[in-house]
Amino acid sequence: MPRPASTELRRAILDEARRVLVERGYTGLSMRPIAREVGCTATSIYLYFENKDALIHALIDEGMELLHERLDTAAAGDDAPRVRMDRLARAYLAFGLENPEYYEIMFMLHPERMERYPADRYRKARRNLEMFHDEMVAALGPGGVDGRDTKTESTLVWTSLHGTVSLLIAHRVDVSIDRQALIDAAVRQALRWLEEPISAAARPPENDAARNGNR
Amino acid sequence: MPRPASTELRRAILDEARRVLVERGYTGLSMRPIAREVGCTATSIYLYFENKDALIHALIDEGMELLHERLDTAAAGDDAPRVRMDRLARAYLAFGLENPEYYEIMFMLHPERMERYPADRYRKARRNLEMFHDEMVAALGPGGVDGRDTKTESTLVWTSLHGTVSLLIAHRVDVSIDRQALIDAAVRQALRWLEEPISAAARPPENDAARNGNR
DNA sequence: CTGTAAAGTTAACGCTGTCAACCTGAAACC
DNA sequence: GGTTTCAGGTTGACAGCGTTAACTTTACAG
Repeated sequence: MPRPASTELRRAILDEARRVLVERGYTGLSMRPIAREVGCTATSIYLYFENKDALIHALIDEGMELLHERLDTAAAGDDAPRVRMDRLARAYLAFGLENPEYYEIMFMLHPERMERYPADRYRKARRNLEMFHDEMVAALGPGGVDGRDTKTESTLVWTSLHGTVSLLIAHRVDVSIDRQALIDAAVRQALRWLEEPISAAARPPENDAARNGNR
Repeated sequence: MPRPASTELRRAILDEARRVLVERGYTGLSMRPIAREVGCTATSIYLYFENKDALIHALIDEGMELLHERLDTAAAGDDAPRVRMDRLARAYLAFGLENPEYYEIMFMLHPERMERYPADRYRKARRNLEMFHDEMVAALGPGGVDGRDTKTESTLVWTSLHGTVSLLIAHRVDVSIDRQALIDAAVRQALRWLEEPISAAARPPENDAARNGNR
């Protein structure tokens, strides 16, 4: 029985893991069935991945790479910055909705599980967020960023898009809501920051109870 | 050895489950330790809850109830609708950030797990979202809702707030971002819909590639 | 032909959610 | 008073989980 080169098996494990992830979701991802399908024992997986988390981290990396490519091509071209920002937002939403299983492990996994996600890997993740920031700065143009906290604002663009994606994925959005209308609205909301800066908006909290939503 | 009345044990299981959830998170929630602490066997839990999911669903109900109380008191009072909307948004954010474990099982749990969440229980969850809608309609005033899709807009307010909460909880937001600044910005974004309706904003997609973020 | 290091396996540990079968104590009925 | 009934609770087991230590097989270098 010929053995596949080590990298081949690693590759096969990763592919099968992704397939299972798509089919059975995160909780259905188990070492033994993966091994069975790939043609090795469960313990062999530990030769290539430190543990189940590491295997998932590898998939997260793949997902981040995929997302990056997608955002990259979406932001390409010399259209007006506003158009590019529109495309960027739509690309992000589309990625999440088309790859829910990737999106889930990338951004929706339980906090305590993700704390183990190695720090150096965050770079890949951060790169994707920086695209929103860069695009925003470009759209605002020179001088347009004066007195604005573009980092916070671009982060908010991201968190808002994430909220829409994640709740749609989790089927938590009422079915009576038109999906495309929500997506369009989310994109439009993302573009609003280009018009009105953060500091100009109303801010009426009059006491501490209001600020913290009391209890 | 005196036995507790059936409801007492049920209550004790629920309390201990909540305690474990806070302390060890979702993945650390296990039947046997709960039973040990409560003073019964693991299988006894199945007398009161169909399975682990049902136990969690009961906790979700508790969380929804808590959130509702909080939103209710936040929206109370005869302040200007805009102020109340501000408080509502802040109350939602505060609830999530102060009760990450509840928030996690309420809104961040894996989709495939949550599909089993009984349909009739969604009412409690939906009630909380309706508060945003009602408050928005009240803030817009009579005639202000003309030509607006307030359901979609209020849903977007919610998804945006959720995005901010969930990513903060999951520690996915860059540490260099000021937490309070992000929260303030999120609230302000939620209030913007009261000023500019959904249809008035820019909408520049010129082809299908832009609309779908191409691939 | 031998030595060695890498690649992979076997067997096991302690854990998990869950189920069928059994027990136990108290109330209900004749 | 004795018997039946039944909810409430336990025992023991099953199949599966992630993971580890110890062992075996394979491939290649000298």
